[in-house]
Amino acid sequence: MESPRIRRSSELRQAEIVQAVVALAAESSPADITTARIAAAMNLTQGAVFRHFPTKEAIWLAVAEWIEENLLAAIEEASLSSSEPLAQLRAMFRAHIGFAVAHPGAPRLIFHELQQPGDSAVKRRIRALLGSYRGTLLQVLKCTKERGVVRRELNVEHAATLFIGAIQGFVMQSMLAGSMRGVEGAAEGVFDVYLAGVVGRRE
Amino acid sequence: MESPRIRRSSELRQAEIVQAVVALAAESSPADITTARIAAAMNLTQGAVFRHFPTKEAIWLAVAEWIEENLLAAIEEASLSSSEPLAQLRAMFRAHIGFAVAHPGAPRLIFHELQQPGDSAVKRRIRALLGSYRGTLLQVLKCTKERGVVRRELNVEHAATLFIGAIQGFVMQSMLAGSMRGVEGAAEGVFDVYLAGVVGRRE
DNA sequence: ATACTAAGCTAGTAATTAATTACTTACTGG
DNA sequence: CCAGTAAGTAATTAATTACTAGCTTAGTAT
Repeated sequence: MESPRIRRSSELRQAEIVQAVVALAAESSPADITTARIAAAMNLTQGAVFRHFPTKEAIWLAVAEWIEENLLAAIEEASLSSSEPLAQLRAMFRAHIGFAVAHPGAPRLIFHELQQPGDSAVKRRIRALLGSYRGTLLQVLKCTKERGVVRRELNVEHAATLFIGAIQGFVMQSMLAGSMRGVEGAAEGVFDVYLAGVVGRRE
Repeated sequence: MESPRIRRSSELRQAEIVQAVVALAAESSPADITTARIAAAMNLTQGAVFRHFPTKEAIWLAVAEWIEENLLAAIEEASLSSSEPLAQLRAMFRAHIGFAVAHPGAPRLIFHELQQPGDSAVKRRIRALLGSYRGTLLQVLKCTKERGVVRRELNVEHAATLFIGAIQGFVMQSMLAGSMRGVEGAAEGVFDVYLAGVVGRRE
């Protein structure tokens, strides 16, 4: 009945720890993810966690990097899926919602870190991630204006804020409902309302 | 130099505690608002806090009730400010942003509670508050459809989600910027983008 | 005045948490 | 084969936390 006490390389364990944190965040507040809970989720003792990360802060940083890499990659890929900017926007929206559904802990971790006061390394990383995200978004939005597929007077900054807010709204809904179930379906409908505001004319 | 050690009624202290929590949440994560910090903010000892609330949970509940009363009252008032539903919508948006600017801790507290797993009394209260909010919103949105001031095919549920998301987006922005400064200005612009999506035609 | 009550203080408690220590054990290269 | 290293354990530590007990004191009604 005893687990055979597997030994793994630090590199592997680091990745496992990051995954464990993301998984734990899906079901509980990041604030009460303790090193003991992380260890338990990996079938390890609490002390062993510190063989692979010097501090808990270092764990959060690694998690932030993981989110950055994976979310931005998904968004980037989506933005390249078409040459038509409105299709790009929809693909990015879908990709982001998809990521949040696959990893419900991710948006919580981001929010939790931003809430922290001061200027930790983790917070700076999150800020960079969101800045990069917004940059991509603005690029696509500007492209829609240049091509004249949206109304001329559209403020792309505000349009970007509303885009991100729309996704934030889903995260909120899912926390209300207790799960991400059904969210993906509604996403298309909400995006349609958003798009109507951006395009600004009836077809 | 010593403070004259004021004595106040429990009723007053309860209100003070709630205000202290809301104020503290404006600058730090609700997760690390301790009873000691609350007491310090009131010029009281930590133990004295428990003369006025039996548990910390009771404090959170009182805070939730305070938010419920004040936010809903502001929204309600805004929704009655006009007979024109689109003007009502804008007033509600303004009122909500105004509330968030005046009490930046409030949205954090709501989010923090929703993140908690399980079904505490506080969480149920927050859910009720958001349900009521959404109810008012849907009522106004339906009214716009009946009067034909928005496009016929608009899905009011999705429009409500996007409305709430737009505000969520601002909370996010303000946490990124570190303050609510400048948010109120951008709010009008974002609402315009939103409104274009709801109305669905150029005037 | 005196006695009662409500609010405050000091000084604890038990539980929890990140981090450390001393020791053990599984791999791995020469 | 065996010596060194990397990964694991178990137990402990210092700090923090919600909460409590026992005593003090301000305000008030009789």
